[in-house]
Amino acid sequence: MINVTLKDGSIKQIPAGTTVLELASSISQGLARAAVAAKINGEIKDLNTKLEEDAEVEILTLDSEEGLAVMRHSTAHLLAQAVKNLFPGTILGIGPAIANGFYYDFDSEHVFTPEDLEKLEAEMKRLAKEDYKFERQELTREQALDYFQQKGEKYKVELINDLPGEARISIYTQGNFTDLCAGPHVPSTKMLKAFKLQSIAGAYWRGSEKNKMLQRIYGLAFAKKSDLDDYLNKLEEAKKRDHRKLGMELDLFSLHDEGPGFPFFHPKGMVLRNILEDFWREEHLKRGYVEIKTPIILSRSLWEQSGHWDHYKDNMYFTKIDDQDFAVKPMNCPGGMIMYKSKLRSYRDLPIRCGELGLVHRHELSGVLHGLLRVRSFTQDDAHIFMLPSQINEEIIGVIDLIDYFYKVFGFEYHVELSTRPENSMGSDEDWEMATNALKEALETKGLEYKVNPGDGAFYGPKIDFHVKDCLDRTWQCGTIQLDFQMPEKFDLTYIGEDGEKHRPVMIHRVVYGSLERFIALLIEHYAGAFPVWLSPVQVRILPISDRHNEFANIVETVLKEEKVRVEIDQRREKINYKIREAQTAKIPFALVVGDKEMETDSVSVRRYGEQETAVMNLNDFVSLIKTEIITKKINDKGLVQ
RNA sequence: GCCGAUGUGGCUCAGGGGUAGAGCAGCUCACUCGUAAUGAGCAGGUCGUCGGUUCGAAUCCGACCAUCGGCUCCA
Repeated sequence: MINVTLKDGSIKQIPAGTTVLELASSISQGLARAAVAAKINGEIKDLNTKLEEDAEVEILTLDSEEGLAVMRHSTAHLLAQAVKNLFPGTILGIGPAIANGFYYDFDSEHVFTPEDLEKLEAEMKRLAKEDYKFERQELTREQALDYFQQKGEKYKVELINDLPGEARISIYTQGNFTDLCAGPHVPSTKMLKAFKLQSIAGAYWRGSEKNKMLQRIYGLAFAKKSDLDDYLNKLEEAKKRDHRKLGMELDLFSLHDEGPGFPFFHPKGMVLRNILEDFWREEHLKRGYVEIKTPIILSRSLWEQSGHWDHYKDNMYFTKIDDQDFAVKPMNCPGGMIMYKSKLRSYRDLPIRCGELGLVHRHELSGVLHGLLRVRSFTQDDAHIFMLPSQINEEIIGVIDLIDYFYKVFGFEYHVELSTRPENSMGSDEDWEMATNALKEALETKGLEYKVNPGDGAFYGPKIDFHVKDCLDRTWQCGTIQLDFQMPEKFDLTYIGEDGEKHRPVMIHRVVYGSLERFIALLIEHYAGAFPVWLSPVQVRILPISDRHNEFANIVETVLKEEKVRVEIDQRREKINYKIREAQTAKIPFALVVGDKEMETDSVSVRRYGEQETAVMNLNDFVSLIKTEIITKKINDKGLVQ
């Protein structure tokens, strides 16, 4: 007999050799039916795994993310089986579980079409009903190589060759289909019920553009049909808050063929932008920052000195002035270096926190452009902090706190990543290690959880990245803190120390919004276009009921304008219902209806965006209400759900 | 840049080898109206661009451009 510790802490005695499924049955039949896999001492295994010694066992069902992942992975195998049946000769890539579903990469002469997806889905449903068992088999390396070589599965052969020597090689078979796979899998295809093939995309084998591009089929898979439907609905809802759609509807910005990746900001978009800039200046001033502006075009020699010419050329735009080479800046730092060097600096001056709302241009590949989230010209809310080595920790923490403060004001949730030294970077390993450790230390001081992104740093230093989600849960890097020992060296930056000698300062590059464009896109999606009052391009729309109320409406407008409220009047000769509807679809936070009743009492009838009920209040009361919301930057949580 | 899809009036979309259609928006007129669409009329497109096939192309073919979904890359 062996002792099995269950999830709830209880210990069960069972005979050695009992399978996990039998264990589940002994607990309850319901659990046995719902079980998809099990976590044995932290490792996820098949249900028919035999328990030979004492262990901690957790039976996984589709109620857990881990159970879902197993099921999704099994669904990927089901797709591969369907593809093999319908398109014989297809060579298999890989097919993992991902958030909400799975994908599988295929190499096929046949180009998959959306119609094929329907056929494949039907075939998958047919196969699922066949109740094929997922059977695991372990092979030696030679057997595995033989098997897949014979079948012409060259990618699988490559994978096997790359497996470490001691790895156990396993294959899984369901019906007529066998795949190389570490597992685990659900017991049978009949557990695969709620899935849908979603899209076809190209994807490089092993994620390298040097390799062949395979055809990737994406699918969704959930525990039950209603979960799948819920998710599909969520996708539909998400489309409604897409910043590209809302940006046009709300007249914030536009994109045109004449300038791919170069957004046009409309008057209302500019209001939003300017508020973000005002807020930024205010908060930075409080924290001891100064602001500069450096040129957009600078000479080739500067970019050679900074290393951009060697490390960033592919992303830069060039021009000639009087036969000399110049480049349009892709980053603000070299300009900041020149500013620093424009006079002698003392240790007493440090840290210098030097901000710049700098417009940068980067040549991004055409296929990556995406609304305001990925553009070719954008404004970074940059700053370069020049400091003594002893100030590093404190300054990094200062920036972390600043970013956290900003994101909280907007109600953004974020996650943090630490990106380390990339290939093709400058500087010594010691410098990189020092810089990376400094960033880590600051993160740990703050107790922030972070994910490490190996090789994802800038060419001059490691960085802490702050990521925010868009409407489809794709994350976008916004804030970043980069520690740089290289630029000060390259530009021979110095300060005069206490000892009267020259010393090398250390530098931080950092942004809070990241880019105004990206941040605005994320704000639009976050609020679904219904901005909190302080950000709203139009805060109030006055709706006179008929012509005879226009005069009073004008008075209300004047009063609000005096208080710097952004207000407009809808004086068209339309019915009040119509005007209200339009104010709502324009997502204006306050619609003020004024008619006879209001005129007599110097009041306004206040209707908030997204609410049905109205409140008649004295004009002065409304002024103080809206002003409070503006000053406190109140977030209207109604805007977050639609 | 790579793979696939898409491109018809300001927007959403129908149509499809014989020189273009709807709804919304816009404009005009009437209605002066109490919390999500008043009615009538008018106007608006060389069907992404350039080539080719054809008696004839918006429709078929090709190239290019842009957009969308991915991949790679990034704020």
